Amino acid sequence: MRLDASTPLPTGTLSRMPVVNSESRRARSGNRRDEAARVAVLHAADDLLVEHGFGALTIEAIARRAGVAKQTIYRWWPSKVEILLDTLIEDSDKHVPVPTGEVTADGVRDYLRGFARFLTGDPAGKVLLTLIAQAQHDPGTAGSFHERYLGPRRDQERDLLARALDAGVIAPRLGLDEVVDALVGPIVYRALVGAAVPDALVDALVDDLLRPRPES
Amino acid sequence: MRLDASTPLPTGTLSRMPVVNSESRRARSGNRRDEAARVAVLHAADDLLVEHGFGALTIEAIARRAGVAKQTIYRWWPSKVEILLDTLIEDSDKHVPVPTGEVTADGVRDYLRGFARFLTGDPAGKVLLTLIAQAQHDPGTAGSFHERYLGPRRDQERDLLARALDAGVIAPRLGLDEVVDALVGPIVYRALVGAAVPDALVDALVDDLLRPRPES
Amino acid sequence: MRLDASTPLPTGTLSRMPVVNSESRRARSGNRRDEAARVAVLHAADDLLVEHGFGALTIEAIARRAGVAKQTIYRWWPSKVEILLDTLIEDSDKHVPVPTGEVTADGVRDYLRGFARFLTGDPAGKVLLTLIAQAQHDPGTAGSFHERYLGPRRDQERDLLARALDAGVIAPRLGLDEVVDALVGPIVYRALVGAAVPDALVDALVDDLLRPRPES
Amino acid sequence: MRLDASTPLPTGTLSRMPVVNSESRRARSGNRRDEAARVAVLHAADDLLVEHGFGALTIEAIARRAGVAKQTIYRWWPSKVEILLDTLIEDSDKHVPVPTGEVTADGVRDYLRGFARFLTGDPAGKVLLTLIAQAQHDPGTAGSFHERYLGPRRDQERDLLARALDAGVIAPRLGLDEVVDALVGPIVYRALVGAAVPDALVDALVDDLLRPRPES
DNA sequence: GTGTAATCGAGACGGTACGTCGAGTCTTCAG
DNA sequence: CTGAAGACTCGACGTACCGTCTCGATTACAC
Repeated sequence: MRLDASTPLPTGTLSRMPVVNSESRRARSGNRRDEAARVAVLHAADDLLVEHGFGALTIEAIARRAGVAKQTIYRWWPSKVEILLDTLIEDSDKHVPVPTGEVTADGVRDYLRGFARFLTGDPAGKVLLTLIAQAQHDPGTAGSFHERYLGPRRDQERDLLARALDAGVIAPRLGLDEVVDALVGPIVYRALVGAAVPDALVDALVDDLLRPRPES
Repeated sequence: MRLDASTPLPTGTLSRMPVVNSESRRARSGNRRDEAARVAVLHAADDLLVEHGFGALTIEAIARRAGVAKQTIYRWWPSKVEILLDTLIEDSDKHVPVPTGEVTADGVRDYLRGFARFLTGDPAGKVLLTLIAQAQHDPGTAGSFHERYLGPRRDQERDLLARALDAGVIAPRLGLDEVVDALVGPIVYRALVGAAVPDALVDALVDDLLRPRPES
Repeated sequence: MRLDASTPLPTGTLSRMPVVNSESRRARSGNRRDEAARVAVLHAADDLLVEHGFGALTIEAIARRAGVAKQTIYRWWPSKVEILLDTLIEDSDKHVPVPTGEVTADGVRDYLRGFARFLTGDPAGKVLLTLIAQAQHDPGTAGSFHERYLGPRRDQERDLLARALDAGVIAPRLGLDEVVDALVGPIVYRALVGAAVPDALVDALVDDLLRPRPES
Repeated sequence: MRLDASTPLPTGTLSRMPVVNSESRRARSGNRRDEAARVAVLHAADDLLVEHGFGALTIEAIARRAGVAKQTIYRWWPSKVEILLDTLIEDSDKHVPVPTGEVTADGVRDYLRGFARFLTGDPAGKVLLTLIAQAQHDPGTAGSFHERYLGPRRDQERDLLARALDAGVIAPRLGLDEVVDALVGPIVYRALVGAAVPDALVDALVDDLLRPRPES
């Protein structure tokens, strides 16, 4: 859930930085975007959400905690939701990457176990739940959440299952999209209602939905 | 989603009204709770949510729309979430009651189809999604939402499946709780991300998770 | 420059108070205007202007100092200028009332002396200078300043001179309006440029402009 | 009120320009002060003041309108008031110079008539009124306004009257300073309160205050 | 009957956060 | 060394709701 100042700028397109004087970090502000401010905002938002909940996640509180002016936030992010999206994208890619390349039955199962742990144990998982929630309240949030996170990730997950199917390591009786929902849905749902998602549950789902039947 | 003034008062304990003056609505205020005000508040909350989203659902807007003083709302409901809970409980019991008594395989399937339609098509379903969302933001909401809605309903659903199992009309390979999540989870999840939940999807889930295997 | 809580409400028309429980002052707020808040705002504005100048006279600072919410100020005053106008009107009527009734040559002279002292010595005089200044910057200010203060006062001054003329105690060679400007103008002008306005100067003006010529 | 690029630089000390490239205005910027930028700023300030009032006279608006960077303004002027002072000094010397040399009674009267017209009719007169106003709000403004404009001009006016007195063309009964205030004060005062200053009023003041009495 | 008590609409109050604007400082880059 | 560009911190703007309060009117029940 931590972001360091050396990660590239995820917001907007002007992502390249003039390498940022390796030492120093004393050349603050000027004509280019201040990377330190950007990271401070992401951290502050994260921390506030985890420590005090979404209700305490106001632009003013973020600015206060990040030691940054409100205007700096408004300049780069259209809403606090986009701040959370920025952190979520970095964190989920880092903590639960969708496996690429060769895939086994265990690979699928382990990914889902990891995803369940991310959702219920990792502070960054709380960001995902929060965004799902906020998407219910605000169509704008729903839009960019789908476009920037949910769509791409679902594509990767679908692709993972497609490769597993091709490799013959799974044998679902439902279509690919249905299988994605049948696996991810229960995990997310339990996380949303505050229930645990033990490995055994994930394993049972995987077993029931993906395992080739021994018959014939 | 409509509540009429003849429904009993779900909040507080003094629920019965003295028959409400047949001819009028001109004898305002007095010593007893004003049923018309109660209903007006529930309607106003509903309407605002459906028409303008959760962001527009403020106590002041509800009071304005209901033609009621803010204090009247604060007197009877601890938060706007409780208002939504009141409407949700009435509506979901009315629109998608969990079947009781004798249960068949089709009965289970039809209930889930109805629940999916409620979530994605009925305005009252939006209230449920909204409450799931708000429960992520606020522990208080989470508490009463579980206590007053989610817990009881899950118990009923679990009971439904237990009776179906006893009757031998379903043959799940997962435990009862897992089956509830495996069925309800995908439906809720798709509704949350704005996707449709066609009957075919519900049927496929039911078929894959509950149907006795023909093997041997 | 001090206003006590027993003065009537000058803003708006709803001026009558239910006598305000003589003792107590513990019945704060309700559904009538809070007199204590009104007075606190006037005092705070006054004090800030005198102590730190017009630049420090922000709505937020007034609210802070008065221990009042910003909204309370915006509810009752359209701008901070109107707050100053309220204090000015009360103070100038109290500190330099235009004499009424019988008038003598000395009466005119003393009024002008008092007015000069008010402008240059009294903190409330600074309010007047500030309003003249702000009227240059903002047409709205100019409007209400003329309507609520300058017009009425000029009428009174003109009337004073008219009565003096009728009584034969002055003999100006200019018209009444010209005389008002010729007397008041220099006083205000010197106050504006930060110069003193000694009695001798006032006397000289009065003598030169109003005294009957000894010549036959 | 217009300043052309050939006028000398009044601000700072490096006033001479390297003749300003005869053929162009295409060799922008370099290591000498850019005269075009200076003039553009003065014009922009003037125009904004006249067109939209003092409230619209912000550094950012001036920079925007002048097509100049904020820093360029901050580099050369300590405040926006000094920009106005620069334009005022040039304009008032050009539009209402205090007469020098031989002086007649008519010369004094005509000067005051011109001054009155400048204050009430000329856009540049608005700059003077604005500065008088702003001097009430800010001691810094008051300081440089007196030093750079008010003091010198009053000296010239006093000197004018002194020469007229020596020449025997006026016969005031008040001291020189009092006469200056008695003449200028009413004019400025009426301009400040938005009243007209007709020639007849000026003439009456001159007549009453300066004309030798026919007595005996 | 006549208090007494609880209701209701209305709306003022002290607060907090909103999203915007301008101030004045600083840094980069091009001439 | 200049000027244009523009990011930065800071603080005020005027608005919207929050949750609490006090009012005056209304109505039912207990005495």
